[in-house]
Formats: sequence, structure tokens, C-alpha cells
Amino acid sequence: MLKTQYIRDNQEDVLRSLKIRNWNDDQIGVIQEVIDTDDIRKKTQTELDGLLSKVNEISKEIGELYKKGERDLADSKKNEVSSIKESSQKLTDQLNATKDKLTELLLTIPNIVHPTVPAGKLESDNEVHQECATTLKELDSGAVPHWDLAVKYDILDMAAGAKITGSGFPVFKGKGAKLQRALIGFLLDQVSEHGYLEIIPPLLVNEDSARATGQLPDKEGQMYHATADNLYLIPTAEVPITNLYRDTMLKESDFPIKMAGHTPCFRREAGSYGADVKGLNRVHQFDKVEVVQVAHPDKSYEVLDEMIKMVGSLLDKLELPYRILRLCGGDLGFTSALTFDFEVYSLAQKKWLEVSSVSNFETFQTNRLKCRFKDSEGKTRLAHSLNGSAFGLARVMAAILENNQTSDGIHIPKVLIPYTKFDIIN
RNA sequence: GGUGAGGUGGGUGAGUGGCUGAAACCAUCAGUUUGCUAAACUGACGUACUGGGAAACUGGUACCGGGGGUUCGAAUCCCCCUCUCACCGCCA
Repeated sequence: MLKTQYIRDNQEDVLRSLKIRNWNDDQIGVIQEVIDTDDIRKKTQTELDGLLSKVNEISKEIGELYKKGERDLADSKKNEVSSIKESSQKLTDQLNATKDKLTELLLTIPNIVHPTVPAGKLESDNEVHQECATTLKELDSGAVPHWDLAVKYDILDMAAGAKITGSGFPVFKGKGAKLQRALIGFLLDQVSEHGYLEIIPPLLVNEDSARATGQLPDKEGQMYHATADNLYLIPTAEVPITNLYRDTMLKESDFPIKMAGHTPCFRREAGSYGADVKGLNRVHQFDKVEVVQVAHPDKSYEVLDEMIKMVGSLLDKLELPYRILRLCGGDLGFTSALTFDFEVYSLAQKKWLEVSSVSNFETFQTNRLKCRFKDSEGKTRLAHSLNGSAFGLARVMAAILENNQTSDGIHIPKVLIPYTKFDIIN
């Protein structure tokens, strides 16, 4: 959530930003509405504070008068206060209503976009930030997509998952399950080496947490909701891990804060249909290793670069061909200022699969989180938050299975063999 | 699920209606002094909103888990919720 003061001070940036996000003039009107509402809020608050100040003052006098025994005078003062209270009550109600309205408006406003975010509406408008560095090899003529490999080698059973739960809940079996576990182990070891603190967080979060990282109210319908206890199944480890820093006051020396965790992720994916949802391409439950950083605001873009480098190096180690996209305004998430997507090329499906998204949220999350620090001058400032996936494992699995298939079987990438303890699925 | 005890500033913790935005201690920062690593002393030290001021600064309001109530006045009294801890029960 943006601060009202920020919007007031940086109106032009905000408007430009919303245009990059393809808001029309009508929608952009919300900015003026915010400012008008805030004007009312300020005016009301000032007025109310004046009344309350008077009440406090008179109350003190009454105390003194009672001590001196001047009861009559005290009682008349009481009446005076009572009449002030009537009008102050009205103002309080008015102020609260105005504040609520302001918050409601602010919640509809997405993050400011970074100056380098390209204009555009569709995925196809995303800018290629880094082309695929490896030449794509050719698969044998009998190569098939992973959903066929799944059946051939009996490593993944989508139908069984559909029976137990519903479509989009994969069941991994045998070497498929082991490969998944190997990936988790490998990735956690790798990010630990890069200095990330390993975390195993809860898989359900409360409303406050979902709100603080921006899933609520923006993505209400996309999360599984356990209504009996009003808890949400996490759509990403970003939610519980970033929330570790909700309501915190940090010191400058605490930075950089680097955390990583593996969790299953649950997404309703309401409204997704078509070829994209086949096999592991889009599922309701998948495993992911997520990295999160809470950074000094002056350093957050360096941190973003560092995260991109790390994610790229991991894909190199897994021998997967990938490219990096800079998301355009239309594809950029509500809470993000700048996002880079990593896409791995599936040789069998002949398409790019998104396996990682690395973003800088600047202060958008930390404002809601109230994650602040004291800078060297002793001033309180909001920290920046960033995160990236390394990786969404469903699609990485798909790509590994598909790209490494030969007539002998599926070869396991070298780095994973110590984890799988086998080198081929056949 | 039941019973009991609690949630106070960065931390520990005092505080049962006005003198408390909040003692004391610790931590942190600045300074003084003795001076190798260290100690002693002095001072500063919450957050948010808001008025005035170019600024330094200064006035006001709110906040002692959250919400509501009683009262001229509430951290302090009452109600509801929530979280933590302990014990019991139930269960993986």
C-alpha cells in the first residue's frame, strides 16, 4: 500500500505509473479522490484535536477544583465538558468514516512501477532482458511431453491426484518423488551457500499476514480459505516468511536480511483453462523454494541484481536453457515495482515455462508490514522487501523430464545425482 | 474442549481513577573523565497523525494486545474478542 503522503508528494510519478499499468483516465481519478478525502481527514482531525484538547484541559481543572472543595464550580465545568463531548463524538464518527474510505481507496492502488518497466498490456509485451545463452538442442524423434513420460515411467499420476483431491493435485511416485525431493535438497543447499537463512514456516496464515504481503484484498479468490478458523493456505512461502518482519523496528546493521524456505504452495487458479493447464504446467499444489530479502532502501536494486544472478546460476547448474523477461506494466503484479521472470524452454512442448519471478516491492509491502528501521541520522524509514522463486518445482520438473529424455530414459542433471542417488529414470 | 495466570516503550519490569507518555534497570546513542581490551559519571532516547515555521524547533491529539462501555477524567473499573503460558481432557 502506498502512503497518502507519498501520493501527495509524487503525484506525477503515480499517474505515470498507473498509465504504464494501463489504467484509463476514469480509473486514474482515484488519485484525486484520495487527495480530496485526505484533505477532509486532515481538516476533521485538526478540528477534533482542538475539542479534545479543551476537554483535557477542563478535566484537569475539575480535578483541582475537587481537591480545593469547590464542588459547585466543578459541577458546572462538568456540564461544559458534556456539551463539547457531543460535538466531538460526531467528529470522531466522521473522522473514522473518512479514514475507512481513504484506506479503501488506497488498497485499490497498485505499487509505483520502476522507471525501466516497459509499457504494454500482454505477456507478449514483456521485454526480453536476457536472451537464452545456450543453443537449444534437438530431441530424438520419439520425444514426448512430460505427461506422457509420467505414464511411461510411472513417476507422476495426475489422475490419482484428481481422484484423491481434484484435478491439478499431482501425485509423484518412485523416482518422480525422489527427483522432486532431490531438487528441494539441492536448491536449499545452494541458497544456504548464498547466505540465506533456511526457514520452515507455517503453511496456513491468518488474515493479517495475508493482508500485509498484499494477497488480501487483491487476490482473495485465489487462495484456499479454511473458513472454520479463518486461515488461508499459503500461495507462496513469501507470505509467512516476509511476515516474520511484520511490526518490526530494525537497525541499519541488521541488513541484509536473507531468508529462504521450501513449502508447498496452494493456488486456486480460478479462471485458468486450456492447454496451459496440462500436466504440471499449472497446478493447484506445487512445491517451491522461495528466497526473501529485507533490504536497505538504498541498496534494494543491488539486491535485486544479486538475486537475479543467483537464480540464473542455479538454472545453469541444472543445465536448463532459460531467458529472462522484464515484465511490462500490464503483466506486472499489483505489489511489485519491478519484476523479472525466468522462463525455461521445454524442448518437448516447444514453449517457454515460467519457473521464477524475482521482484522488488520497495516499500509497498513494508508499509503494510510496518517493517521499519532507524537510519544513520536516527530517522525512521521503511525497509524494502524483495523476493524470488528458486524455483516453482512443478515446471522445473517438467522441463528436466522433457529436456533430458533419450531413447534410454531420462538422464538426471549431474548436480542432482548426489541427491537422487540415481542417474537415470528408465 | 475445560480451568487458571498473564499481555505495559528495543528488552526486563513498576504502576488499581487526575501529580503517568508512563518509575527503575538493561540495551542504544552523544559527551566527560581515568586511560591498552575496560570501567565510572552526565545527558539523550517510543510511534503515528496533525497545527505553526524555510529550517532548527515548537504547539496539539491518539496509542500501555484489539474493540466497545462507565466517568468531567482510565494503563488503572466493566463487557466482548484475541494471543501467550501452565495444568487437565481429547487426538495425531
